[in-house]
Amino acid sequence: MTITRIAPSPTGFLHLGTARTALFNYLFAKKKGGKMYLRIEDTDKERSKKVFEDDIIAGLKFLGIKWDGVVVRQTDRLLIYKKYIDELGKNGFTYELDGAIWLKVSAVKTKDKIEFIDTIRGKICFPKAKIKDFVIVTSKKMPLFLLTNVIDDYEMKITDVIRGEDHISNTPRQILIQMALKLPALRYAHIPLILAPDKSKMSKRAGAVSLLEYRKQGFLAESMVNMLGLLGFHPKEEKEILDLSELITEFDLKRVQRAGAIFNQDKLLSINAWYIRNMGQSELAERISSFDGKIKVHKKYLTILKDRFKTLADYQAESKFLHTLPDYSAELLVFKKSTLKDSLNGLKLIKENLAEKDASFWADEKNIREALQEIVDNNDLSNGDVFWSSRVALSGLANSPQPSEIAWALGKEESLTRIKKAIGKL
RNA sequence: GGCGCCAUCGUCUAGUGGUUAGGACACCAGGUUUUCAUCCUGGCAACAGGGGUUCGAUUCCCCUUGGCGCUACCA
Repeated sequence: MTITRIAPSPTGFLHLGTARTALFNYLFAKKKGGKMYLRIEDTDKERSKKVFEDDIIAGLKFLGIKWDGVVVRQTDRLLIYKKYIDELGKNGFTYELDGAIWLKVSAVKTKDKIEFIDTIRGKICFPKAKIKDFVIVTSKKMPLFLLTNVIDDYEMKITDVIRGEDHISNTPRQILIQMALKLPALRYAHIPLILAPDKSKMSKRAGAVSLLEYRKQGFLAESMVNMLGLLGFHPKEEKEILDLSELITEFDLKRVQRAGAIFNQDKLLSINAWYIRNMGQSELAERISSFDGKIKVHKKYLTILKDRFKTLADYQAESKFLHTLPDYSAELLVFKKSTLKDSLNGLKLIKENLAEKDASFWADEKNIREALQEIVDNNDLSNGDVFWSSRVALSGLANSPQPSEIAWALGKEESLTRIKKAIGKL
């Protein structure tokens, strides 16, 4: 059975690179009907923090990436490592220096070159002579990544190691450890790094790099999964919108890119906007409320506004004019091709016409739109005289949804109040 | 410096020993006869450079250049 793992160190918030590595491990394992484990590599006690571990777990849950079994923590497994460290020492592969235990590279019998097959990149080989002895246990008796990672991958029966390309250079040293311990070789796949716009490693850059930061900004889990899934990977077809299950069926390590990829914020925004536009009304309302509990979502407002959202956070700002009519100048009420007289005339006719309508009329936006159109047709007025002026009267804005939509969302009473106010201004 | 990885529009990418080098985002123009958003149509825009191999290279090989990673008692 295929078994993969995601092995983050809790020394920082879950960032995009780690999230994508987790996603690829998950996609690969699920595609093969296998398992993926979550292993917290917390041997660096100085830098490891519980908040980071919590953030990583929350981030994976947000994305819908489900690991199998319990969360494994390396600091709970120190006894296991000790057994292997002793074995290494007994067989003459290590020596002590300054209180630390070093692996003696020359003691491991190998060819001149250490090589392995990378599923994405093909054969990679390193001259053994260039590999220096390295520390596997610190002077504080804490085993280090190079060692614990290898032991756990063996103990947990990992079959495929899918990790960032920054680990390519670590691989020969890990293979040396495997050989010294007589452990079987693993399959590796090193995926390209996610880069900041200046091509530097993204993690240390300013701005939003933490995955949960994106959630905080109003991005949907499906957008993040979609975006991350298509960064460094592309399905056979030219399809760009894919959910988690589609990604699983499409996923193929052989189709993973080799070059680093810059994370494109604009594309994320556009994907997020797509998911919002194509989401059911009540679903979206729920998402917005759970995004920010303080926001009270009006379904009608959502109906007329959702096409303009890029993130969940946009509801707040976009719906503002519906809650409170903004201040606006009388000039704004007059369309550039219209006149004050015609605009005023239009507004008066609208007021009279709509004031007589009953609740069933107001229940359907189409009725309002048709009523406005009739006013244009029957009174020698232009669209601008009626639609523009009423739109401004209802929204107080230079840009907004159509007047019929706003009126429908606002309801009879508020709409008429706003129209009257506009008439008063002219 | 040493070792390693990488190189198609601005960005994410598809693709092939012979293609008008395709798509998406962004951008620009037009349309949907009120604005904005949505939607539709069109446009701009790429095979890093130099050698080979070949009838023919963006594609295969080498070199150069450039970018990135590792070179920690971090992971």
